[in-house]
Amino acid sequence: MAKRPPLNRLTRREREIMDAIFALSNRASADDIRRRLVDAPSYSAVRTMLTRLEQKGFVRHQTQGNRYIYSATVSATTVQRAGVRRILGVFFGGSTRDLVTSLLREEDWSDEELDALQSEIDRVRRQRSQS
Amino acid sequence: MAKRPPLNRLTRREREIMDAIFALSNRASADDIRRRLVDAPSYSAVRTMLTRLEQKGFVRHQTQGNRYIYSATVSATTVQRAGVRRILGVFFGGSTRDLVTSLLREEDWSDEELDALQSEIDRVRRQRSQS
DNA sequence: GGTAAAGTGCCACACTTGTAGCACGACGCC
DNA sequence: GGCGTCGTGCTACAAGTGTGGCACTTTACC
Repeated sequence: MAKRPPLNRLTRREREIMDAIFALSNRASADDIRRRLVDAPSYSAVRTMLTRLEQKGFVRHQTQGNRYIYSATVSATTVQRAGVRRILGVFFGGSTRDLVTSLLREEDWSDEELDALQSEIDRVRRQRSQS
Repeated sequence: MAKRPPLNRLTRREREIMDAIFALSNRASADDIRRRLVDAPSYSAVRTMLTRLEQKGFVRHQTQGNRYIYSATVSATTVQRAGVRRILGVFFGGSTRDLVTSLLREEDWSDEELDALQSEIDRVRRQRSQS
């Protein structure tokens, strides 16, 4: 497989476009993407970016009818993890626990959500004691 | 207050530098920062970036002895929130709960951490029932 | 007082980005 | 068949980025 530059090498716009693609379930036409961009540039501009992203290997396309449907070559999970990890490293000294705690404090949680979380914790506990 | 371009307008390097400053407790000399950068550029390059960041209003400096100590003008919390929010929006459809759940599943949690989390949940619950 | 080290200011420059414009092919339809 | 519309390919270009180099200050030390 061809060597691809690391994810964080992406430009602002490029990143925005990748984000859009992911948010669009990894299947998006140039126009879908354009519509999702804040301060959207011309259609033409978006296509250029997409071509560049494709050259760099971050995106591939397949034709559907007469148009291109783009999707990312990196899995959303990979990028997502990288993102979380960055925030974790920079702002929480790498401590997942601190991140979660901060999320608990700063966001509004409904009782149901708290319950769900609770049972998720239990689930993790159980699952571990088995292995 | 002068209008400042939004955070996501930062360049890769600029972002890396901001990250470094934050990770250095918001007090860093050019050389501190340089040392923290992966694939570190020349000292000179770092200074140029810092000057630009200062012009854009993202950092300020104060002299200490004969050198500049830089710090961010945006609070770490603000940037951190923006980051979390982005990941949240792109990958978790905005659901904090899904993010936390995924963190619970994918990371390794010690029993102590789980306990701590549990009591944090309880704390949130109590605090809410009071207000 | 000389000189080395550390730090800054300023400038130049190539490469990358962000954007637009124009020409061309395919499809639908009156 | 002629004509709009949608979508693509290609090209151009200004602005922004990332980087290095050189000259000048200040401080420390012999």
